[in-house]
Amino acid sequence: MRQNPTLKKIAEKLNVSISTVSRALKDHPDISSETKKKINELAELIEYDPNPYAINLRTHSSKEFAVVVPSLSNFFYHSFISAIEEDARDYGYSVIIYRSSNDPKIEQQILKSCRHKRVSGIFIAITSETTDIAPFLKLDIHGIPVIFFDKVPQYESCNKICVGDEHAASIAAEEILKKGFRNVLGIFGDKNMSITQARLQKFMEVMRNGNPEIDLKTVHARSSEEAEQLTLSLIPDYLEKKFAIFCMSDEILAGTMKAIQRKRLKPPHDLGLIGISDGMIPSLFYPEITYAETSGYNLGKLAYSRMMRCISGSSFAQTIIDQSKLVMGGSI
Amino acid sequence: MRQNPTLKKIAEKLNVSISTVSRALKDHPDISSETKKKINELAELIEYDPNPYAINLRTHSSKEFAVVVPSLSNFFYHSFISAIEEDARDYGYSVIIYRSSNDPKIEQQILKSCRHKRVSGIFIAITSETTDIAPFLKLDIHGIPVIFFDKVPQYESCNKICVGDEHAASIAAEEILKKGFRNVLGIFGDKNMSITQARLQKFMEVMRNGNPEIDLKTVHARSSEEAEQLTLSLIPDYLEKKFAIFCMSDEILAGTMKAIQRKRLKPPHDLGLIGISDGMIPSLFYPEITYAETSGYNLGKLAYSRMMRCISGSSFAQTIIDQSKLVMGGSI
DNA sequence: AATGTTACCGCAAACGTTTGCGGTAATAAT
DNA sequence: ATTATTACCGCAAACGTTTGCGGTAACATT
Repeated sequence: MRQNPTLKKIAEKLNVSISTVSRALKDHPDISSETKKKINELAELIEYDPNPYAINLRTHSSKEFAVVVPSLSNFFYHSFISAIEEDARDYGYSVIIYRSSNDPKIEQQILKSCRHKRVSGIFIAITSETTDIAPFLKLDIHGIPVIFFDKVPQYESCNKICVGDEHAASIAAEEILKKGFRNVLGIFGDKNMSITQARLQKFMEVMRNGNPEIDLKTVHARSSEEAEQLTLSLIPDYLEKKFAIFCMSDEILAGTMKAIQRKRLKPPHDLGLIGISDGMIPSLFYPEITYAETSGYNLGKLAYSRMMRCISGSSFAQTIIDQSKLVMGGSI
Repeated sequence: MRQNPTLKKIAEKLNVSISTVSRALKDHPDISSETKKKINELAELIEYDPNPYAINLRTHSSKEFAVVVPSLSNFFYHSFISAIEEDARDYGYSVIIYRSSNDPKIEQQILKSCRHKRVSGIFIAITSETTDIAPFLKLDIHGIPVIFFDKVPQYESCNKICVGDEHAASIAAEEILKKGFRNVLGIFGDKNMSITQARLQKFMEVMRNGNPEIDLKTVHARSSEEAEQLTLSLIPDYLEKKFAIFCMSDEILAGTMKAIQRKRLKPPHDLGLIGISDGMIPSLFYPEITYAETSGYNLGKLAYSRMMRCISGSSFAQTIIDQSKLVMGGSI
């Protein structure tokens, strides 16, 4: 277990001062090109790498971003993180990923750790139980920008990047109308989630406006299993009127699909099916499920550029909405 | 953007020395309980939190583990990470997650970053193209233990924690035999992957020994789509003999299931289906798919205890295999 | 009264950087 | 020949901790 090379070691070997080595390594104009050459060569040779702890202690900049998500087993977050990482790499930042397990306590711990580590910025999808956003604002005071994404707080003046819930719900609804369904079941998530309210409200609005005579029923499920049960009990025995189901999320869709398979029904013939998704789950079935896309990747790109703006100082709180688009499967 | 509280600030306010504050905060016996009380109260009040960079600079210990995986959109890795995090939290370690995107270049960068940050240890599932393991051994020299899991190198003398590929393949094969299938299709992954070889070899061995007259066919697919195509073309038109399909992985299973849905076949009646999986994908279908479980969670627990052993110094390279168990769905 | 113990506490160096400032020698301008 | 300019380079402080060592006062022991 040998020691890591330091500026000091290089300085001693070359009979120059530590400051000279430090400056040479970052191409400071005060140092002659001759000296620079010597120093760089030796540094290369002994594989010198600056100690990030010392740098941070001195400069208070960590050059790393934190991404905090409730869960990792989620294609949406995964593609969000990919997008962030792509951009961060280009700017010389690294990104560390935290997982809150949807537990506000753990979330707080993570936040604390981010503060201690003086991360350069935080991207966070808050837990569904997060109510107190004071700690987040506090981070901003400490000079650490916070970008909320996907799951964002109600609070107005903070940076939020969200999927276009209303838009996604409306294009799904429009597709249902376009295909001429008269009997529609909408399955939504937990009533208390803001995402549910947004999607539900818009979905109903578009439906009602599009066709006042439609037979529309909406229900709420808090889990995949509940969605399965609801679907099972709410699919009419005789599908005389053209019947369609809208699933607000992947979780709901998974449950509903299980029920559909159980009843041995085949979209799009027996019934129409459409959801809102990032695309992973819909692609597992045949025919693939048609869905309004919520792209984690897009969101990531948007979030990153927002972050850069914050870091450069020229920022005011802003909410950005990513519009979604219809991805055609064969389920409706 | 106000400054963070430091030992110095506390010391000044209380007219004691920095060393006294430092010691008081860690309950050093040299400090009177009276002084300790004062200091702790003030520290609490102004929310003092030690600067991890300063600590690391001084002590060279980071109290954090790195977990490096090729991908995050993977239930298996997700549960592995959960297990590590659970244990790490108890021991006062935090864990940071890195994603190599299955790119050896990025993997190298991550390794480098881990070295710079002097992480306390690394858990890594290497990329499928990683050939040079010298950098890993070098980390060990630097005093950073490396535990390989899931995707591990061939090299003998390192710490490896793997799923029991042979065992999983054999219990799946036994289940097929037990249910009396005479016509079996085994779909495996890329021929070059060691995991494929292990599972294939054992699967065939058990099959042949169990029933020499069985009609067994094995194929290889490098993607989900390929698995779908293969399944489509290899399912007999007339399923007179009892027919079963074995899918080596989730990826394969996803493709195969699409083909099965496409052909409107229903397990377990039309054909038997069994896989090796962590359990996420199998639960999406009805009936749920029966599978030999490879538990990321178990692996994580094993890996962590191995890590602790390494850190305490009492370690020699060792390979640990986690045996799998059959999880009953209704597909066979 | 001199010495030994004990209980507290502070000094100062060290970890590896960065950076403002000042210094020296060589060269250019007066 | 003096002064200004330039090109290089080093000193030293600072970032926030930890920790060995030494010091002082109070008390207990001879």
